[in-house]
Order: sequence, then C-alpha cells, then structure tokens
Amino acid sequence: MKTALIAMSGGVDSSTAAYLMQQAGYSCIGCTMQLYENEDAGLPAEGTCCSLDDIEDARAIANRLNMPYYVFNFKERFREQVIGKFCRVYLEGRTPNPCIDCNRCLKFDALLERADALGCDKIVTGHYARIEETDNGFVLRRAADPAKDQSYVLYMLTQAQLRRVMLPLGGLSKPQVREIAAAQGFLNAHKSDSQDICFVPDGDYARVIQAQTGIRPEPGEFVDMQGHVLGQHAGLIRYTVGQRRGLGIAIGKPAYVVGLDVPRNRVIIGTNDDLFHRCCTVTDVNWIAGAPPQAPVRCQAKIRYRHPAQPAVVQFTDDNTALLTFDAPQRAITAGQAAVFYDGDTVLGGGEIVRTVTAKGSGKND
RNA sequence: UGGGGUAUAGCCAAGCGGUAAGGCACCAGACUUUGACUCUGGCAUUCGUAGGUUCAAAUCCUGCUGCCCCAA
Repeated sequence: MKTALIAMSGGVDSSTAAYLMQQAGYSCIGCTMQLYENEDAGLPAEGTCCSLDDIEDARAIANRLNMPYYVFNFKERFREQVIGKFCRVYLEGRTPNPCIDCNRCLKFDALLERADALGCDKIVTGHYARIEETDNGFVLRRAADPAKDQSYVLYMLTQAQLRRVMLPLGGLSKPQVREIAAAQGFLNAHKSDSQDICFVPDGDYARVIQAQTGIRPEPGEFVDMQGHVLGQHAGLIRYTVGQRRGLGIAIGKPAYVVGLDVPRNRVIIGTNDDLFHRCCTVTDVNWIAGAPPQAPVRCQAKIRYRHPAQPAVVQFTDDNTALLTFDAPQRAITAGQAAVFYDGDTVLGGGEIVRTVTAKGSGKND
C-alpha cells in the first residue's frame, strides 16, 4: 500500500486532505510541524497555525481517522530560514513573503526528509492547487476554484518535489471542503480560515523584527519624488511600496510609498499614478519544467498573492534570473515579493522580484 | 505700531444672514493563508476671541489677539 505523510495544521483544509487521502486508499500518517512558540514572541497561544490548540485539533482529527500522528519540532529551522530571512529582507528595504519561504524550506524540504525517514511515498498538504503528471513530467496547475487558488505560493516546486507531493483539495471548492469536513463531523469544519503571517498574528511585524534582531529602526524623512521633505517616518521597515495607511501625510490626495531609499534612510512618497511600472527583474527563478525557456515566453504573471495574472513576456537572462515585462503597467511591483508566470492554468515558474526597470524609450509610467 | 488682507476639525478648504460641503490624514469594520491595495462606516452642537445688530450670524458691525503682505 502506498503511504502518505499528511501535513496537518489543525485547520479544516488539511484535515479534509487527510480524510481524502485515506479514502483514496493511502496508508496515512498525520503530522504537525511545530514552527515556533507563540509565547516566545509574547503572543497569545491561539489564532495561529501552530498553536497548542491547533496541534490538539490536528491530533484529534488524526485520532478520529485512526492515523499515527507526530509533531515535528522545526522551530530552529523555521527561526533561521523563515523568520530570519523575513527580518533580513525587511531590513534591506524589500518586502518578503514568508509563506513562500516556509513552503520552500519547511513544507517541501524538511518535511520531505521526515517523509523519507518514515518511508512515506508522498507528502500531502491542504493547498488549493493541482499537480498532474504528463509525458513531459509533472505540471503545477491552478486550483479548480479560482477564488482559493494557491498555486502562486508553490511556484518553487521542482520536478523532484512534485513527484512526491499530492494536493487532494486542488479540484474542490472551499464550500465543498467544508461540506466534507462537516459530514465527517470534524470539529474544525467551521473554523475560520487562517490569515496574517502566522508568527505575526497581531499584524505588528515591526515589533517582531525588533524582538528578533534587536535592531531598532532609525526614524528618517518622508520625501516626495523631487526630494522635498514631507515629514518624519518611524523606521524603514514599517513601509512597503504601494502602502497608504500610516503615513500621516496630507497632500490633498492619497499619498503612497513609491520607494525606499535605504542608504539615505528615506521613504519616497508619490501618488497612485507614480506606482505603475511595466517591467521588473526577477531572481532565484524556478522553472517548473526544469529548464529555462530559450526564447522570450508570452505568459500571464502575478506579482503578489492576490493579484490577477496579467499578460506579460518573461525572458530568461542569465543564471537563474529573468526579465518580466507586462503589456500594461502594473501597480506597486515590489522587491522581495514573488513574480509567478502562468500559461493559462499552468504554472511555468517564478522567482523573487529584484527591482523595477524603466524600459528604454518609454513613457514615465514604465 | 502707517496701510491692506486673513483667521472654519491634525492639514487643505467650501460657505457670502437661515441653522457647518468636500478632499487628505486619522479611527473602526469588511475583504485577504504574505506585506500592501481596495471597500464600507465614523470623525467640528461648532466656525481665533469678547461684545453688538437680528426672529435667526461662520456669514453684518465693533474691540482685542494671531498670522500674512505692502510701505517705512
């Protein structure tokens, strides 16, 4: 019998995934990755994906399904590879997506090692996306339910990983998943969806960065695009491109962060129109198919989790970098966020945005 | 210390005798498995201040105070 290691967060999605794998005839082992102690950061012990309550929920579901259940202590690895990188990226004036790093380093790496150790053929998560095997290897596709599609946060998966991963929710809608969970009498069938960064449940990520690094961000100047000082900011890490809230700047129309000047410790302010660019460079690119395309590829690309994919051309440059050019200017292309390239429902690949590029001979909005 | 102008919420600002527009900022919700964005709602019993005229004043009159400009 094939065996599967189910990553169970305690939520309705991964619980239902466990049930579905069992129904599909797999011998299943449930597990929860303990990633951090809430108390370490002075946070409440509930409301996040890895609290004690959640572990108890996951354990209860595993018991109900008669699965062996383990808790893996990944706290050290999470602290180094996710929280550490999160802090470092912010301090460098970029805006990280820690969920993607967690997938890269924990769910589809550390967890896969445990699967090997336990002799499991597959690892399973509750992500909404689809993996299919074709003559040319595995492909990663969007979820059937466009409202829940999470293929964006899985762009880094390699062929070797895709071979080992199963995503049983990829063909289902959220209501269907809740229905299945309710029919099974799962206690978390109506549990609210998780949100926010799991290790920053109150949204005050700047406090976490200070607590983790001991670095107290220096106040500096807000300046407009001509360099005129507009006010004082509370530390560069509190701002990200496209941000409006919390600036306290009244210029008669909405003011947005259009850039961070790290060397001068300045936050550059502009209008909404100033946020649009067509082109950016992308690094650490993963091509799902394995090899980069030799010619520019027409695709649709997303520059943040909740961004409708837009027509673009992606061009492999050198090493593992690429140049992404949208047909139309996109709002707030932000360094540190992931750019993911699609061909319809299929994920071609993706990488981390380095910077926007002003295309030669184009208008100011390029 | 002559002349002129102006004083409306944190910022800008409508109002021109009939009982305080709007924008920005801010706050609260919603949305959301990242940061953002967005959406909805809230936000001056009061118009620098003291009097006066009037049935009725932010709106008219007078004094005072602050600021700005011109002339010295």
